Amino acid sequence: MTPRKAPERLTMRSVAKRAGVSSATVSRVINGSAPVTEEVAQHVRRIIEELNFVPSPIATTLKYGRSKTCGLIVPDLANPFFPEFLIKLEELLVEDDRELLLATTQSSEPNLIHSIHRMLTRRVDGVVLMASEFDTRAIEPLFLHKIPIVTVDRRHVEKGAGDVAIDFEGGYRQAILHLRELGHRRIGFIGGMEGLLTSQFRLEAFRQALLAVGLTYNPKFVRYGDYRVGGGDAAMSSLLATSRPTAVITANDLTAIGAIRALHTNGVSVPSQMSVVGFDDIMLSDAIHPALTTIHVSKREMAHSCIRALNHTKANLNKLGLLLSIGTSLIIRDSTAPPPSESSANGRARPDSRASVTV
Amino acid sequence: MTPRKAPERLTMRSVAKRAGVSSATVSRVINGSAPVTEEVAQHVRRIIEELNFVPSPIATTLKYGRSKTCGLIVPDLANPFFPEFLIKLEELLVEDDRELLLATTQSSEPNLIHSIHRMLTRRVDGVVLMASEFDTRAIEPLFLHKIPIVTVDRRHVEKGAGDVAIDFEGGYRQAILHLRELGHRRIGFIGGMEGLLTSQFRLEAFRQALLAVGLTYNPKFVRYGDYRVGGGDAAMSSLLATSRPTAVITANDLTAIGAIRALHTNGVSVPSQMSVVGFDDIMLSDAIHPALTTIHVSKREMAHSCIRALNHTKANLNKLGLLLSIGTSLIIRDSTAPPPSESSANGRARPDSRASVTV
DNA sequence: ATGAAAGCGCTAACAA
DNA sequence: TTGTTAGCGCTTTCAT
Repeated sequence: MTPRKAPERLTMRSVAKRAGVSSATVSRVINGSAPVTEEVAQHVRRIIEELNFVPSPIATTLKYGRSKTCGLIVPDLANPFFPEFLIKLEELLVEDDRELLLATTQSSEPNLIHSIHRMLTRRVDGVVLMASEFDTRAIEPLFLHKIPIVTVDRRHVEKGAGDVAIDFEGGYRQAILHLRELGHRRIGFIGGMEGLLTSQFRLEAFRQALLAVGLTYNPKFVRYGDYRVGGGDAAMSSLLATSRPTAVITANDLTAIGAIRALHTNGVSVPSQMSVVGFDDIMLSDAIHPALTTIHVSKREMAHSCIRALNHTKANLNKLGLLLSIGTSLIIRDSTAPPPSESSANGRARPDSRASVTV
Repeated sequence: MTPRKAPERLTMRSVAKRAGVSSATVSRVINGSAPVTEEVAQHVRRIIEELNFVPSPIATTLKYGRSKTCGLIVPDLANPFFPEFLIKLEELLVEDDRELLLATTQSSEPNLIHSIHRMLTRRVDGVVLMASEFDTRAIEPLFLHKIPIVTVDRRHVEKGAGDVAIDFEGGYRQAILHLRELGHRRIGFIGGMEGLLTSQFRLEAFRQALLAVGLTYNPKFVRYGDYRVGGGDAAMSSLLATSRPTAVITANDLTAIGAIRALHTNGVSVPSQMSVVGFDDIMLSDAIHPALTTIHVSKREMAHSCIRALNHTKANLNKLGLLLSIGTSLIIRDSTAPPPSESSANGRARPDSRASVTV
């Protein structure tokens, strides 16, 4: 290495010198934090322009100890739901002149721990935690360092941590109502990863919704998936091999897409022989064939609620976090239809219902 | 606001004090930047543990002027290709103890300008620029501030900026070869957004590939899309309404998915009546029905090349950037098959049979 | 092997 | 209205 002098850096002081004022004045011009004679301000602005000066928030961050950055920890960016949410969160953040620090865990605990550490290191002033499942000890450091947290679908708040919970039951109820209307009685469910708490929530919500609507819950029609295409495919294959419902509701759209793939593979046509309902309403669900009937979750609203919960926590670090609920709405497309007429039985199916698809 | 004293901050100095050493020693223990008596080191480590101290790279960033952060500017996170690429880039970056700063432009110039500004502001030490199209003036500030740049598919390098270019022509040639082998002669193309340079590249690559394989290029079989589902759908509808090829190659998978949707809508079955080939090989292309034959692009390799080009530029700021090419490979799935036998069809099919859509 | 101290760029007291 | 200055947390000479 040639021991050259470090390159001249462009700072407020250089601007100040050039403009014949003090750096404080430059700062005031830039931030409007105190009155400056318009003439001087003009001049300073011209110099800034001329020099292409861009102030560094890093020094400010150092001064104030927090970074105007919000962390987001997601399990899996390959599920379009997360990018779609990320877009919205980023939009809101950038609007507010803050940044997003993204970390992906691939649902692995060591990755989560590492992600948390990155958040600490970068001094984020809040973390949105979507890692589906984790040992509470993993996020302990966040509490220790008093970083506001908002989890998603943990359904549990504490001091320093809020939660944003999607209304699964409401969503599933709408779906079930829709299916019942179409004539379905045997409604199956393909859930998330077995063993995950969040999968339990969804399954339980499904069960409650079923009961609420007056249908019976039959565990034979239930399978676990993995929130991805493969899991939906496998689960549906398993379902086809044994007890066959006439409609299946899934834990998310990817699962539904996988289920539909399995149906295609097995020559079962959708929706005429089997109806499928997704969850999330990712953009692609309108692009595939048949277009997916699914339960819509507003990513924008979620992002908004996350930020709200975070702000609340920041302002009330010693109070319980906010528990916010996100509503859902059923989007009826082409993957649901009346069940195949039980020709051999006392069929309840009505031929009229093709048209009833519209909201 | 109660005018309380700012909360005590946990710094190297606090650790040092607690350990009865100087902050320099703590720094040396943490970074191994200079020898420290093992005994002292042990002790300091214990204190760090005890206090849950996490060093702040912010101060270091301030000291050295660069942030160990790499910017990524993408046009549209809703296209799964970008998240899939992002995952890989982030992986590589984090491995190297660097961070990713993400910005989305939604293909709008003002957003690009703002994104660039964010990059400057955050003192990133490199930018991966995937914004499909832009006025060169928009990225001028990056050059002024000597930030290494790597563009994707700009096919142009300069001092301070490398480029990573996907081998469209190679990819299209493989696809065309495959289709020709199946018996196709009339091969259409649905490109990107009209007017974009990158769309021109793709179209030209397609034309060259066609010629190289000995087929004739017929502009009647060519349409523009928008790199999204909607554009593919519209373009295919337009194609169906006029001159109909027996196979269509697209600018990306989303376009292909849209095209297939249009085919479904119009009762043209895929692949028996029309073959469709995508580009990118996003994960979902294997999940839809029919599974998409597509041209695979390795996102990992792209990410790798981007970082390589960036490093090269950083080390040779006054030389021309690297121009790296990314290979492609054809993934044959179920959306391509021999063309319908010419005997019965000398022109267009009848858009009657609604039922023919299913498997 | 260790400590003292300067300085990275910025902002907010405080002084003038 | 403007300037001076201290200090945010860290690393790195330079002393010791």
